[in-house]
Parts: sequence; structure tokens; C-alpha cells
Amino acid sequence: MSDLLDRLRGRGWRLTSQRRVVAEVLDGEHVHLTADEVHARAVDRLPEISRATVYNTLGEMVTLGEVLEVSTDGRAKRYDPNAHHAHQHLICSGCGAIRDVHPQGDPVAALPANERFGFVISGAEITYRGLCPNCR
Amino acid sequence: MSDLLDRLRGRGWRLTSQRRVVAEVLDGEHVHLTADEVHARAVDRLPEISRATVYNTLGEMVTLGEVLEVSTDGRAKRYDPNAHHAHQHLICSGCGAIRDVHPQGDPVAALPANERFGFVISGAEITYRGLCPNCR
DNA sequence: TCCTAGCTTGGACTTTGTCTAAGTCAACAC
DNA sequence: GTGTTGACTTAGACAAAGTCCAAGCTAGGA
Repeated sequence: MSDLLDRLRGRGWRLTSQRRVVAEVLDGEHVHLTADEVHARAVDRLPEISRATVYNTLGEMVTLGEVLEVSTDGRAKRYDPNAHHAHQHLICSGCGAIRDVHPQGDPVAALPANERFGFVISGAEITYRGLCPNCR
Repeated sequence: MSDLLDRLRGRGWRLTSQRRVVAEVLDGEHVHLTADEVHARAVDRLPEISRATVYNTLGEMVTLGEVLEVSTDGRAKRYDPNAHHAHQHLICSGCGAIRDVHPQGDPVAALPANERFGFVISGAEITYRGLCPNCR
């Protein structure tokens, strides 16, 4: 995760212990934590860290494009550190497990000109839903 | 919208004035109102209708498959009465306007077997993002 | 070592949604 | 038309997720 911290520092961030801890918590593959989960894990490492700081830090990482915000169910947003590799999400309707997936083709290309209503399209997010092996 | 009311009645619903008003508010094309917006418009027609009833009625319509729930931004859910025609959504990053769109091809088919992690896929939702003609 | 802009904190506040107990009423039977 | 009953509605309390603010703290440059 030091590359994330290095990138943040390169962008002029002050490298505080709070930000370091949030970045560490978000390290890994198939990580999709809610802000509250990030806070809970951050508290394990730095007991005095506040909720507001976790929200601020996550928001800043999203603004910088280092972390993706994923809204899967209209409840809490989830934060995905895998921002530098294009991917979509597959969610289990039973237990809520989330996997990163890589469909073939470009979804934007599948939208015909006469279905664009004059919009300039910037991207597309796909959420696949199904049942995972444990929930079947 | 009387067909929606007829379908609901056919499912054993008691046809109250509150439910009638919620169904009327949801009538139309490219309708994607939040629960609060539905409530505000329902109050115009039936001043004493409560928030709880609007939430209950929308939830029941979703359960029956007559209305779709759309989570576009992690904030309030939106309710889409166009449940009987498969479609996806195109959202303006500037003003939040939402259009129903119909991309070509089947997104589920674009997900290779080795990217399914043993899940049984039931469907896919695509959210296109861009800027509408007014926001460009 | 000092300074200061930027960061963090706790708590109040907002938004969105759920729950409950008590009262109301649509639809059926007669 | 009237009575009955269980489904429906209501107001308000509550909960979850997130934002905002004033006051204090501190990383990193001078």
C-alpha cells in the first residue's frame, strides 16, 4: 500500500497517522468496505481516530481517483481501492458478498447513438447480481 | 395508470385512496422519483397522506415487481414505474437527470465463465454516466 | 525550533428510511 | 343497507449513514 501513500504524498497530502491507517485498511483485493467498517478497523490500529476523519479521508481519496465509491444497494456506500484497473462488480443477493469482475467488450459501445439523448457519455458501471456458491 | 391499479387489485390489494394517489404520481415515461418526491406530489392530491404509507406502498409495489427501485448515487432510492420493459439508466453527472435507455446485446453474456466465481447470475444493471445537452 | 496552514476531533445536525401502537375503513357476507 | 373484520393508515419515535462546525493539534517547511 506504500504506493498509494506515495501517490497521495506526491499530490501534496500531509501524511498523518490517520490517513496512513485508512490507506492500510483499504489495502487488498476484493476489498469493498463501508465507511463504518473502515472506521471500525482503523480504530483497532489507532483508537482515537474519529468518524469524521474517516469520512473526510475516504472522500478525498475518491476525489483524487485513488479509491472508487460503489453504491450497491442504496444503503451505505462502499469503498474500493482497486481504482486503477477497470472492473465491474458481482454481488451475491444472498449474503451481499462482492467480487470484482471483468466483462468482455465495452458497455458504452453497446449504447446506440439514438439512445443517448444528446448526452456525452463518460462511462458505464455494471452491477451483476446472483447467488454465490455458499448461498445457492 | 388504471392498468397498474387493476393489476394491484388482481393481486388482492385493497384499493385505498392513498394507494391510488401513489400509483397516479408514478405514472409516465422517464419517471424516477425519490420517496420524498412521491410523498410531496401525493400530498398535493391527498394532504393527509403520511410518509410511512408512501414508503409502505412503494415497497409493496417493488415486491410485486410493478415498480423498480433504482440506487443511482448512494443517496435516496428512486422509483421507476417502467418495470415491464427491460431497460438501463443514463444519468447526467451535472444535473442528475435520468433517462431510460436500451443498450444492444446482453450484458450477462459478456461475463466469461471464469469471471463468475461459481455464482449463478440472475441479471445485470448498467448505469451510464455523462453530461446532458443542457449541462455540456 | 518555530509557525502556520491544513488536519483532526467530538458532537450536533440532516437526510433517508423503519417501526409501532392505536385508530380507520374497504370489501365481503348477509 | 348494515355489520364485521382484518388489512391499511397515521403520527411520531427511532435508527443508520453522512455532513458540518468550532476549537485544538501537528506535519513539514523556513
